Amino acid sequence: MLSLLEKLSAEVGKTFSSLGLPAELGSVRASDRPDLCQFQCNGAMAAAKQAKKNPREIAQSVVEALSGNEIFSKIEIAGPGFINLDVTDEFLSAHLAEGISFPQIGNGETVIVDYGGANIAKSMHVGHLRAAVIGEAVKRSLNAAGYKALGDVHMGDWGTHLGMLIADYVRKGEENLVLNTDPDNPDAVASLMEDMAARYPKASAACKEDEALMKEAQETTVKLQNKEAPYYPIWEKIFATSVRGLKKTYADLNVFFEIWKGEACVHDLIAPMVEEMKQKGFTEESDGALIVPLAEDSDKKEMPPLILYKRDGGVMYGTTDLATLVDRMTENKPSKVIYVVDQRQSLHFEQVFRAAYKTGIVPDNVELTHAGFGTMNGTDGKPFKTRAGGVMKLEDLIAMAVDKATQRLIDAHLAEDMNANEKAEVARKVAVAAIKFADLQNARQADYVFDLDRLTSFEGKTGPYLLYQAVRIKSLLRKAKEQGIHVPEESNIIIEDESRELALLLTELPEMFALSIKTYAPHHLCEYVYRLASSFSSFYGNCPILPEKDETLRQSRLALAHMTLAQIEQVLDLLAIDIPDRM
RNA sequence: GCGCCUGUAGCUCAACUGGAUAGAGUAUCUGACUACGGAUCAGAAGGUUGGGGGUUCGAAUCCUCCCAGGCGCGCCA
Repeated sequence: MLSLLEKLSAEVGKTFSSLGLPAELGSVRASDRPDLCQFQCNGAMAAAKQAKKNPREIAQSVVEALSGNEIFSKIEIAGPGFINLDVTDEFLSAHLAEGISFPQIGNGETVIVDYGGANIAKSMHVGHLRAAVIGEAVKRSLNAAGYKALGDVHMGDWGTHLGMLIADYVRKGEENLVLNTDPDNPDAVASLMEDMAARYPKASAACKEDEALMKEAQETTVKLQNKEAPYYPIWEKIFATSVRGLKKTYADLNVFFEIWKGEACVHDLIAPMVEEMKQKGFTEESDGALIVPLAEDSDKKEMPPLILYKRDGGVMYGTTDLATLVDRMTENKPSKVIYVVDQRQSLHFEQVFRAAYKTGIVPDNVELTHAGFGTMNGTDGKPFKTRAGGVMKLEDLIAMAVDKATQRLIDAHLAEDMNANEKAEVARKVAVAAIKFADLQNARQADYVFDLDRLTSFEGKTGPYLLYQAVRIKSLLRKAKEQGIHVPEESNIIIEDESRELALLLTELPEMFALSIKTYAPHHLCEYVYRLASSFSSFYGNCPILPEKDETLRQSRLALAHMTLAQIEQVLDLLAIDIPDRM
């Protein structure tokens, strides 16, 4: 099914071809000047540049050839050679009646989206928010586009930080705190998570001050990695418990992973992988470490090698990342792997990708992408810290927003007939929508300022605004049903002056979706769904729906409302934002 | 030192990858008909896109030089 812009581009493209010009130049886009026209084609100017002709002359011949085409109600030339177009209301209406759907870009290929990075035994903080919400949206979008996308949490579960923590338990004789925890008991999980979250920073600080403790932690790490008792059994319990804890926090944000693997589970793949790389001659010894040189003559900048084994025989996270790719290529056979990870890791991923291609771990036709995101800064422009100097826990942030949403429900007398469960659920949905939308609407690559007030704001361009518009349409449709008014799913929508803008906007979904897929940038979806909700709200404000006496018009307006709701629901589902029935 | 990123309205952010008069939200000011939910709607004001030079019909966007900030550069992850 073609989108509206594809249909128009095909039409104008044909005309370009008939004049001996490249059809691609007939590409039509939504107008930048809605006051002048609905759509524009800029190809005449590009054609003029190529052919060294006058752009207005080319535009003139295109316009002449196009005139008489009955889908356009206006065709004119403006400025240096813009071709401005309006479509007829009949054409727009017929197009809407076909239904609007997501373009199918994929063909069932497996794609892995790596967007977790949470560490076990540590509580999640606001720094994990961006990866989680962007990654989930990217994954859901890829699925909607026809790929089989799998989210991988890729936990940090095998490093020195666990050595420090486990050594601390053992030294204090408190390992039973861990060993006696039942991972199936949520209270026990919460209590151990809390203990570890408090214990780790102290243990880590102690190691930094005391060399003997650090040495002990490093030895513990080695013993752990050799799966020795009691270290490994303690680790297993920490792992099982942490997974429950992390799943809960991620679930609070509507984030779900298909693959719950970490660094530990590829540990056994490392030795054979390195052995093979050695035999194929990809490795070198350097200062006692085993490395893969990655520099190439064409490099403009310095490209450090990837270290497989450190001088002391330990592995680095580059090694683990390569082993993870080995695992993925054998287990999942993806056609793409997308890493939604902090932009600061870009050099690291460049190294890993080079090493993976060079050594043949990943064949050239598999695409490896680092979809990096910007750093989260405080309002002072520096990397975000709370007043206490630490980083705010994700759970605390959510709790604050939920409190505020609950208060709002009470203040506005909206919750009076809700039971406690419903009230809590609505408040949670509002809070999560606020946090996620505030984060997601920022361009992926740019740094952004962590502003608590903005993340928990419910008015203006926010998640709750979108929920509100959706809820209001739901309420409208409920009322219609109560009054015995039939709501047609796909009826003829009559284009009116008050609804034309909304109708045109509804046709843009495929392009906005494709753009957000192509660039792994969900903020385009945010922008679109906000414009849509806002346009509906404006329509709703100056055009009565249920009170309308003319039945045909009422049906048409209801159908438009229904279609708008459907799109808001679809897009918010991609962004993993839930809509309540009431709020 | 080398490399990457950022600089847009008081504040927080967009701008469909080179298009026309750079758009939103917020804060400020003004207004909204007992019509369907005021977490709303309509309007006003707010800009030399950090600065200079260049490329061209056309630049926030591309090139170049400055200025300011952030980040990364072999044994942490």
